[in-house]
Amino acid sequence: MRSTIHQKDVCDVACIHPEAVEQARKRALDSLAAADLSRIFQVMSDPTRLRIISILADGELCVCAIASALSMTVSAVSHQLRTMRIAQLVKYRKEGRIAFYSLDDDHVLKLFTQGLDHLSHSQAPRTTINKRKR
Amino acid sequence: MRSTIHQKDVCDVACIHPEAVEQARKRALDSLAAADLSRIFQVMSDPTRLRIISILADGELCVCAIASALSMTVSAVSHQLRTMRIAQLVKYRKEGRIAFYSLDDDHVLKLFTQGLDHLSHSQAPRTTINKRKR
DNA sequence: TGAATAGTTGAGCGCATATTCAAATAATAT
DNA sequence: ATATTATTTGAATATGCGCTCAACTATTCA
Repeated sequence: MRSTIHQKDVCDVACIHPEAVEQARKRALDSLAAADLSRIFQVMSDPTRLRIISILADGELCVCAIASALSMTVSAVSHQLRTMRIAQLVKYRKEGRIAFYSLDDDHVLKLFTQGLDHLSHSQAPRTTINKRKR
Repeated sequence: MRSTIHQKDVCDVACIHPEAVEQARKRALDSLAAADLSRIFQVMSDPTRLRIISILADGELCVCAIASALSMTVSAVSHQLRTMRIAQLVKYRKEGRIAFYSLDDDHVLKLFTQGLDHLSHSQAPRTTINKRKR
């Protein structure tokens, strides 16, 4: 119906500040990179996963130990470890029927600590985006 | 029914490695801190918000210009800016009916660039957690 | 005053996903 | 072989949330 991508709401004629729009378009992260980057933060955006990271920071642990330390079901933890495994946040080695998980990457720890740093400095409101609580 | 917090699935007697569990419990991020920290990463976990950050990195822009540069509706962008405002990622000043938004915090940019850094080094699979696409 | 413009906001849709529950798998012990 | 133990997995449930649409506010212009 329309030759361009835009809905009626979008001022694609670059409303008030055409030059600024042009500049902004150039330096904007493209959708692909933005999606990739968002995925990194996404994995870090869950309290359980963050707690798992904090626990694994000092070395490997079996699933049961993680679950126990967090007072969560083994199943819930295993699900999370799976996501973290796919995201290459953790790796594991098997010893008999026991799986020992550890952090795969130190980049993750850097992001983690930088996040904590941010937390201690700025005090953002706690009401922003409410995480799921059961 | 039970005196402790656990479901049947949780081995609260600290199954195989009791000492490790004890240690882990001590160094684990508490739920509150984890929730706070997760909120920070949460705000950074959306492609649109990341693109807005990348656009505002060089200076303030009005809502319409942001929307135009991203080829998105003003409404969608405004909703996101609201979230970012509440999370203290951006601030704005009004000039007549025009609202100029800018980054509120350089911590954010640090996290942003660190994330990009992570992206360039490790190559995580793109199939992990799929963000909403319309 | 009335029309146009910049932006905000609330409801609603649809999808993503954290946890639970139950069942399955695999290794070990009896 | 059977039972137990450590972990995984799939379905179901519930909640979170990004975007759209429509309505609204506020400012400027005629």
